Amino acid sequence: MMAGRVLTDFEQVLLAMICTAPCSGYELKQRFSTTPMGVYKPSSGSLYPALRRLEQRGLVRAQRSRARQATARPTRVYEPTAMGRAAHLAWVRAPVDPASISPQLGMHLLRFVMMEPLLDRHEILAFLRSFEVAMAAFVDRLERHTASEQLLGRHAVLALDHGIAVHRASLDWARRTIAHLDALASLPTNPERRQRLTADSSAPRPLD
Amino acid sequence: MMAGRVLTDFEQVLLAMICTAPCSGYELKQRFSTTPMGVYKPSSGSLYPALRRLEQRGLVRAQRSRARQATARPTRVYEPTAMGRAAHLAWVRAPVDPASISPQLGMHLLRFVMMEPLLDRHEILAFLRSFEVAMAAFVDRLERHTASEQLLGRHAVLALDHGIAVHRASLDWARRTIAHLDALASLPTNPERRQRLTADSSAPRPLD
DNA sequence: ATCCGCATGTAACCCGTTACATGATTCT
DNA sequence: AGAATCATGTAACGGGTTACATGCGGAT
Repeated sequence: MMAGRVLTDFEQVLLAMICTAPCSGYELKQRFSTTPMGVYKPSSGSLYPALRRLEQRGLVRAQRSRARQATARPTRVYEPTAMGRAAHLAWVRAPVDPASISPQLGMHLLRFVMMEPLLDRHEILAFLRSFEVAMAAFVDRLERHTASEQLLGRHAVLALDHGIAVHRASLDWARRTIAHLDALASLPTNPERRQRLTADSSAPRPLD
Repeated sequence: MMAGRVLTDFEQVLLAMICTAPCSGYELKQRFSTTPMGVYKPSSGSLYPALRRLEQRGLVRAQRSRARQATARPTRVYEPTAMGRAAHLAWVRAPVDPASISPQLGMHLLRFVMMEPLLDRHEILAFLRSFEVAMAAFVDRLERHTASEQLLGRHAVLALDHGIAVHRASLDWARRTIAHLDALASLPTNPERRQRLTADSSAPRPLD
């Protein structure tokens, strides 16, 4: 088992969210809609089939339970299996593939968020360094491209400048963040002030 | 006519490239592969059907001609129809929809490149200003989100910082570019040093 | 003769979107 | 009864990916 094709980005994200906290399809939808970047709202037609695929692969398990609101039909609350957790951990642990740094930037950031409770300081720093290396190489390639005497129109050069500026900002972020996490670790262990996440069902908005 | 569904991003890009210079499917592939961002290489299975769709809609017209290398089967060289040029112009002219600024950033940059030979200074500046406004609003939303007391983990905050840094860089670029184009225009008309693009099929120039 | 490189095309498969359907319960 | 909200699901359709097929000429 687990021999099938690689998981989709979307499936991997769903698995990640389920690993963070067991939840139903409807809850997942709500979380997507309240996300800061909040641009992506999966449709029912993609969400529920994707959950079923994860279930069929044995990565998650569904338990029928009463709906939260006690006013709806029973929900299917998904939780990860051992295999699911393993797949999630492997996903989170993978270093940044240089070829994917730009097109998969969002996924890498999401992995960074998801790895917080799973990996230790050294692994997190290793991830950030692989991110830094890949991004530095990418920026370098872009800069080399402007330097090389290509026949580019004025706007093409400006667009290239945009790419350089944006990816440079990302690279700077990586370096700052590495330094930041290093600094945190070298501090005398001050009392853990990490805010706890409480079950928040205060203002769910209607979906679909 | 032209009453069908909206064109795909991919179809729109193909149309744009054909409007810039008539070419065959194979040439399009090569241009994609030599693009600086060069991350996206369309497969035959997506490219040729897309070209046929454009043809069926009457946006492009194909002419059979001998292959460049004189060693291959005849190529279908596509050129835009009047309707195709109109659709392309409308695509290029559209202001930036604020809702699309982040997810469609690449498309907006591509439009910026493509509009160079088609629009005058005022229209280009208007586009850049709509870009600036949309991006400023987006950055503002992200910053407001960090400010608002959300229950976010440390990594989530850092990832949000990444988004802010990257989109700020994009915003700065827009402002710099507006100033730059303004400066160019206010200069006493110095001899046009714009490099002429000669019909050169040996070294197809990359886009974006 | 065949194999390689140019150039277009096709078929199976998978996934996302859109739009609709269905259950279950409370409110008016 | 009907509307509204929560919650899951399904069907039609379109497009992308992968992998393979086809045509055509020149080189080994």
